Amino acid sequence: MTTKKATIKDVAREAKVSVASVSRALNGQGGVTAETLDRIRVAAKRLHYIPDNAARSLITRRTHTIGALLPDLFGEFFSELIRGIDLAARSRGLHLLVSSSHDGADEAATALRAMQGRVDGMLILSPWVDEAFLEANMPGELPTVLINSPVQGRSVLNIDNRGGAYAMTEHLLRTAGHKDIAFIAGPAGNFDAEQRELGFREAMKKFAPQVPLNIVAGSFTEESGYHAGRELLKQAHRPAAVFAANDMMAVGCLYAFKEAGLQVPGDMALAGFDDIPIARYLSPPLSTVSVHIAELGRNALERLSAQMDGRQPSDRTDVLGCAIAVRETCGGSRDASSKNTYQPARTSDP
Amino acid sequence: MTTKKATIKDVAREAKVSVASVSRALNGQGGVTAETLDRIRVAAKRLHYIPDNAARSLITRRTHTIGALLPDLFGEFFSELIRGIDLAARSRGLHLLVSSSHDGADEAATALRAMQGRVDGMLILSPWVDEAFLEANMPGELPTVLINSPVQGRSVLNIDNRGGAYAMTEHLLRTAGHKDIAFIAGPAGNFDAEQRELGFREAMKKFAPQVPLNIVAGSFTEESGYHAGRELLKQAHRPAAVFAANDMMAVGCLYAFKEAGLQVPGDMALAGFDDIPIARYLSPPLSTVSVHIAELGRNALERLSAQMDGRQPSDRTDVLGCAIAVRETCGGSRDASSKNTYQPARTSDP
DNA sequence: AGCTTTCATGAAAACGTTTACGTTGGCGCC
DNA sequence: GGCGCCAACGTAAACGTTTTCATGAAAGCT
Repeated sequence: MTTKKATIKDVAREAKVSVASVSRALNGQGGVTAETLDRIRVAAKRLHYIPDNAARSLITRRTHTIGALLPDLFGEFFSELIRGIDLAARSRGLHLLVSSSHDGADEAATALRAMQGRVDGMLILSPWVDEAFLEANMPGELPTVLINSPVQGRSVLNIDNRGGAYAMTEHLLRTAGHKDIAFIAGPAGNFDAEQRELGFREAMKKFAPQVPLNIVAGSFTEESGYHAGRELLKQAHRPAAVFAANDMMAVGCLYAFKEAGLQVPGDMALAGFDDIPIARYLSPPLSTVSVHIAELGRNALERLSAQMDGRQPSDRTDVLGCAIAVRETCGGSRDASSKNTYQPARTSDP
Repeated sequence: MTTKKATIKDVAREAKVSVASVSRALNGQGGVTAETLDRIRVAAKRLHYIPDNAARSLITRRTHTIGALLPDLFGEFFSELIRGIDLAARSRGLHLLVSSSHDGADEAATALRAMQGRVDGMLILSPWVDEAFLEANMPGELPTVLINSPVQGRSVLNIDNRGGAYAMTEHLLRTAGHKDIAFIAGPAGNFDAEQRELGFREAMKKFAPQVPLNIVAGSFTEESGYHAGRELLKQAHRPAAVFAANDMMAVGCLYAFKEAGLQVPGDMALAGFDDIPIARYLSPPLSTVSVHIAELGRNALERLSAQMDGRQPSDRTDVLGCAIAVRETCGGSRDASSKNTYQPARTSDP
């Protein structure tokens, strides 16, 4: 076995050609006889030659790697997103450098900085990233795609939170036939939360303008959902349905209702947002708004790739649609329009 | 803004020193006056200097990056694992290059190959990786840690599948007081599945030697669990409890029991393995064996790091303990032992 | 004062590639 | 036979660092 790693020089010597020819041959740029190409290939194989990426990147100014900056995400969302990104990246011969689980702007900034020079492009999904942050922590103009961000004038890919919330609210009102609907909001300042609330408000204004808005605070946690649920139960005039800004709050809310002896959806309907895998296993199964996360990841990477090749401007905003998954908690008739296309969870143990 | 990236030469010129001094100063190796160090720092900041990693790696032979090779994992497992790895990596100043979602030995091999030269070490969790695979696809002796692998003679970190299954079986028999327990096995050839079955068999032999073994086939999917459940219901002598080799099968099994109008755990007790997040939200909440996945990731990275620094041999096998999470489906008395505490790893040197 | 030792600094050689630019030599064409 | 052309190949200069070694100056010791 070779103790030292073989370099291009070794291959050249072995094949009795110059290093330039080896480079040309192995990169398939032509300019070499079929015969010498063969000799070089054989030599390379014999020496177990693997080109040094550092040296190559140094001269080429390309790393063939893209970076992903992600916050501390909930399980399924994270893995699906990475899955989508990774698959798309691999099909383009790109590598994926991930830095996740950031909890705060400082951590995100350090992570972003540390990636400089290691990647050809960045995928950023982070609640702490805004224009100022980008300006401060991204000197060169590295191609970048922001996921789910309110930032303007950059390449951004968003989930249609507003549209999804609107659709679910409409469904609760018109299809399921509930008169008044309460909304459990997400944390203030959170982009998703705001967009979802906006969608709810718009749908209410449109389809139930006479009903006073009933919005209680929440923070996207199961516990806050539980408390919101109890609060709603104390109201003089109980709503007929509750729409939580995310599934975890819906879960907490469901507990509160069960605890109070209410039937769901008989006494009170319920809906969430996200379609986390737990949703379909609750009893009764939770109606929710479903986002195609892997698709989001794939899409984001493709945008980035296009931008890197100059095939796309770096200031476009796109929105990725989501579908409502009608299960049991929202009550009403489970008609054929139920777009519940969720597939059974893939299983895999290590 | 500088349109071109600033190099170390620019900084040297700006600070009126040599490149060598800049390198020394910025890497904190001493050998520079406090005064010149300051001048260099100022110059570097003004020029927005960021050292080129490619150049640095080229001369240093270090990338400060570790690679993670993962199969197409189930949501929570994947994200928790990455989380543990990433956190530990970051605290050590290491980057994380991930390649996931492989579906087959070929894909894994290509991915592994592509990482050569980009990383200082590898973390591998893959059902297709065995000694031969490693031999064929990992030329140089890159520090490597295998997660949950039957491979011997390398650095391996395993989950204590056998011990966990043993403990759960013992709990079902002795604490919950069930007489005969059926087991739903995982797919043949799967390392985890085999170890779990082994644990079950050992515990049965030890604590219920007179009871004939009742093992039905499954494939780790929810559907296979459902079918196994129905099969068990058809048996002339129904078992008092069912232990599924993973949670997804337990979920399917639970459906089958509910469908047949059985009370769980009243008419039939049930337990799973993995403690996926869904488990606690089922009704009734599923008793299961809990693995500390993030811990596994952290541990694996620390091992790798130790190996890279030569602080640890590259042929040790460790086992990471798991705890049983007693919830409601397993019946019996919910005693004080239902806490979910982490048990320190047992180590064993082959 | 004369000696050695320490210490900050600079010059230059690596590291392993790619690639612009020469240098061959064979070939066709007048 | 001289001319130019083209394809195959080699030479050498990049790329941006780190690191070894040499240099000189200051400081410590007798």
